[in-house]
Amino acid sequence: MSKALIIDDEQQMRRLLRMALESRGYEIYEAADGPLGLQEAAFHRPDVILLDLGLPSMSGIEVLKRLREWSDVPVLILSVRDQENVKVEALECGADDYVTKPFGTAELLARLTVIQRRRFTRQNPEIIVGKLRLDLLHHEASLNAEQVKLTPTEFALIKVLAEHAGRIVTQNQIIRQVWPGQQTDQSEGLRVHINHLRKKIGASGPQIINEPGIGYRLESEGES
Amino acid sequence: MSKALIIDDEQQMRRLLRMALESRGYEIYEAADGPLGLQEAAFHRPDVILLDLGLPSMSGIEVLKRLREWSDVPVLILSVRDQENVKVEALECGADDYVTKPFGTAELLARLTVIQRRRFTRQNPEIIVGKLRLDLLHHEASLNAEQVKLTPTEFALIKVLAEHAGRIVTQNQIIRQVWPGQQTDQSEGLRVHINHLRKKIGASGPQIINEPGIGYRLESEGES
DNA sequence: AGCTTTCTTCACACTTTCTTAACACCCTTA
DNA sequence: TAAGGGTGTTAAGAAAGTGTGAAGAAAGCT
Repeated sequence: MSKALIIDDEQQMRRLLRMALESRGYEIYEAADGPLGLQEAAFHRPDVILLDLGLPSMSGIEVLKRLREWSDVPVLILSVRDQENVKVEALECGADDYVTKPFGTAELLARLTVIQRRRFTRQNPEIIVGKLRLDLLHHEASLNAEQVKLTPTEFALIKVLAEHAGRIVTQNQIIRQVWPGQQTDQSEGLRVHINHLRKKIGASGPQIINEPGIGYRLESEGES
Repeated sequence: MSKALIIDDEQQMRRLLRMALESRGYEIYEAADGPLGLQEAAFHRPDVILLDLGLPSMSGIEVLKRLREWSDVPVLILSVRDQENVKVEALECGADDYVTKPFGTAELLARLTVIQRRRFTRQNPEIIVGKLRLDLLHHEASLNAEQVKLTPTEFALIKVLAEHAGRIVTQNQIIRQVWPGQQTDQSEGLRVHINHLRKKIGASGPQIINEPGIGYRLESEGES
């Protein structure tokens, strides 16, 4: 049985969520604010967290950041706002998905299933982008079935790019994932590691393309 | 059935509006001055408000400011010609659009539809305007499913316009959002970036329409 | 400790983007 | 017709961002 933690200050919303989730067999924990939510998360180790962005005392984003310092539990954001910026920020901070209030129960449950499965399939230990293959289990990379030796940082970096192959990943997203918990400006070093990766991958593998002022994109199979 | 509140001191104008809107199935409420208008708005909770700027006793701007302290209801401004400054002020105080007296019924109804159109809840942080699609998470723009390369400033600019698609955004609003924390006059550069965007979006996407003296409007789907 | 590997920092050349300026082109008004 | 405000367009210098090599610092290994 999956355990779900609901962090929302509105009791009405918590009750609604509880009923919807219990009918699916979830075991429910509740918290009415951010600090309590973190405490509950640490204690009960839920399999999924539903987090409201509009919390008192501590913003939902802040809760998410703190949580991500020690946990990879799937997080579904509950947002009332139509403000895209907040949603983007939440996703960049490691949220898995979000629903906008008001939402339908069916949709909510569907999204929960998706993000939990995504976490599960992430245990699938490899990512393949064209001729490049990343073995996440052994931290090994290979190009045309030939092994390429990558340092830990380089591997973390190419992993972020490969997970979003074909799409732009912003510098902030990269830095947050490769250097978690750092607040010093790491964009200097990022350039260097990109440089190293390009040399090691060379022309035969997927190219790392820079999008000036935004971030980088790993060319996926079939692009020119 | 949508409820509309008309705030105008001329009885003739109220009657004209009432007839035009009732033929579209609106339920109409009327108020002859500002204080009455606010009272009616609070009581009936209309879905849209038509507000005349030239009111006795309390200026339309004042009514709008008071209203915005507690309500996000869409407001369409009714103004006479040559009140450019007042129009700009109204838009920056939270009005959604305006029509200039005398106006055609068709135009009035079209604008009402636009400002009332509720942005359906999106589950991806993206904005879609006709054939143009903005992916806010990845900072990617696409036109007819084909990617368009935009610079950071261009992306920020089209984002502001797209968030208010079909409505007018004043130059000040644009500049404040695209160049936050700037106090130098950026309106020179704005024209240049608008120009670049028009070239990149071309004729196949939504047009960026200039409203002289006011600002810009991104043509939304269905407009000519 | 000594050695190797890896990471970070710095400097500088290079590319892309932004800003500024100049001028042409409306449209409106006198 | 001319004048003026606001806008569209283009080009060039300024600013910001990026690629690259190397050297010192930090971390890991024997």
